[in-house]
Amino acid sequence: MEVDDALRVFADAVTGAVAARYPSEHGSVAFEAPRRPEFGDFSTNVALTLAKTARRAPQDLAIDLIDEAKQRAPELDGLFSTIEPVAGFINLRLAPAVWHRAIARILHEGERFGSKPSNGMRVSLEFGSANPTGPLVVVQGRSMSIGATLTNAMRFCGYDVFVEWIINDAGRQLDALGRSVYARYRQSFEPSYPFPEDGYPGDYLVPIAHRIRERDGDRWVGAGESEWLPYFSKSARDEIVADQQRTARRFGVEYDRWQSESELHEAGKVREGVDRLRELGLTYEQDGALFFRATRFADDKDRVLLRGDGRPTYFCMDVAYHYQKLRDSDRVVDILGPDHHGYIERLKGLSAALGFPGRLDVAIAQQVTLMRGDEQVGVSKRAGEIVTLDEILDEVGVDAAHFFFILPAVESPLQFDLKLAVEKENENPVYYVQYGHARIASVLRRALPDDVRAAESASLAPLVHSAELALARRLAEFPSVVAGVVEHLAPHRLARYARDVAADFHQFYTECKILTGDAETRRARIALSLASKTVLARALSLVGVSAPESM
RNA sequence: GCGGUCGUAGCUCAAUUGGAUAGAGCAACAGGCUACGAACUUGUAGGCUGGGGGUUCGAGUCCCUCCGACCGCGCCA
Repeated sequence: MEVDDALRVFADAVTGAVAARYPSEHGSVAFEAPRRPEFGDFSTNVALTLAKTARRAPQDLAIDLIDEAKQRAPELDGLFSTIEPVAGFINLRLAPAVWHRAIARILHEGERFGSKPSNGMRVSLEFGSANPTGPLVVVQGRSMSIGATLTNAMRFCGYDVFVEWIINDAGRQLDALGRSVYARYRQSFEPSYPFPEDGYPGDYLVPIAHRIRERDGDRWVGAGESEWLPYFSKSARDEIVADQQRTARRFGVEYDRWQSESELHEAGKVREGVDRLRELGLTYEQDGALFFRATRFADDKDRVLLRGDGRPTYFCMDVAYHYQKLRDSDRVVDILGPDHHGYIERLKGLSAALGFPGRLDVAIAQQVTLMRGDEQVGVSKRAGEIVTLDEILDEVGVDAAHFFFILPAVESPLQFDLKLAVEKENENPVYYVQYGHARIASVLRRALPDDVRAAESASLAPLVHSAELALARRLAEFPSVVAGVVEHLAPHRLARYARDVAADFHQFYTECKILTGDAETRRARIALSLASKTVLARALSLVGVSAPESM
């Protein structure tokens, strides 16, 4: 009997008991895993929620419900080692055999454990997106870790996920970029050539300018701005985007599409969005501009779509882009940077306006403060002190970066200590988890091959130690953890879960000798170790961290 | 000024979406290897969950109100 089945037997019995005694109530039985182990594996608060309308003390009600449920389903005694009423809660502890069954299932399903077949739901996910005016920085790193983990978790759960990066290459910032590169180009001939005030001062533009000089020599020196600007803008944009793509790939994050904003304009997509809002009667003209009635959807002011001269605004582009995504998907998720708080309601309002209320979720990847020990680094963008994501990856590696980015909840600000992330000796959480995996691998290498083979189908009855059962329970929890990650857009739970699995294994390892003399016990413990390795490796892979065989 | 996110142990963060005595890691202190990896583990100490009020069987979580941090508030992108 599986864990879920055992719980369902209990839930059905209680539901039946409630229906018999209080016909007007429907008594939904929800389970949760109590924080304190002495409260059992699962508990339910039916008696508490029912107490008021039933006019009974919760504790008395709980006692009655248990009695009645046991009469209705006598098999409960075999499935649960304890069912007890405590302070109105009903606390349940599953019989070891049920946990053994869960381990057997993990061994049988292997890497598929916890995954679900395709559910036909399409999800559009956008994250990481940056202006094509410079190298990726730490915030995009966090956004990419979050997005990639959500993508992995959703695909694991059977969703058809389409991942997009939007390149903000329309508008005047690209002109500023072109002028900046041109200035660098001219400075290679005459160092005193002035740099534009609104330019991008970073050194990273210098090599781009030099490559143009190598290609074209001085042919742009005497040219007018209208001649060189498009060329310099596009050259820089292309090189920077290629660079961003290289960084993303290095970070292990794959995109299905890099969507250029200017291409959306050229393809006429922007018009489609505006036309749709017009059809819906949600626009009006004023001062020659076209407005969207955003105030009808909880925004604090109406928003301009088309300027007086007919040029679309940035928001207009978002209308078009989201209209397309909302039509094509069952769920749309945007992960935006910390400077977009004010955008959440506007986009959700837009989603509702277009006829898809509730289909769009917007998550804000909160701010990252880079630290090196007690010292804050990379604070001043103006002084050219930016720390790029590539530099971070150079310093701490891909695994540590992913793990640190993913560890706090999405909406929680993060202090990222670069020094801590490379510590190999003590307090680094990345190594703690990876060490757990390496340790399992090491034990399995030392085990006799015959034992490992036999473990796959061995009897698990010898697993009765509390550390063994706690580990088994943790492993069995994996599918619901992944499901929760997807439902609540909470990728950090996966990283924390991996840490918990490692901790439970370490404790099991400390308290139970795996390669022990008794063959039955030895094989059962090897089986538990194999299951642990499978689940830990899978959890790590979903957050983009490697699971080393040795360290 | 308006709006958003946040405020939890000395530090970094959790808390299964309203559940039980608010939990981990690090730092501090005291233990554990003649056993499969001590990059591990056991224990102690550490809290008025920013302050105050409210809702109810029950609040870190929901409502109101102050305080504080960050971020938005353009016919920029």
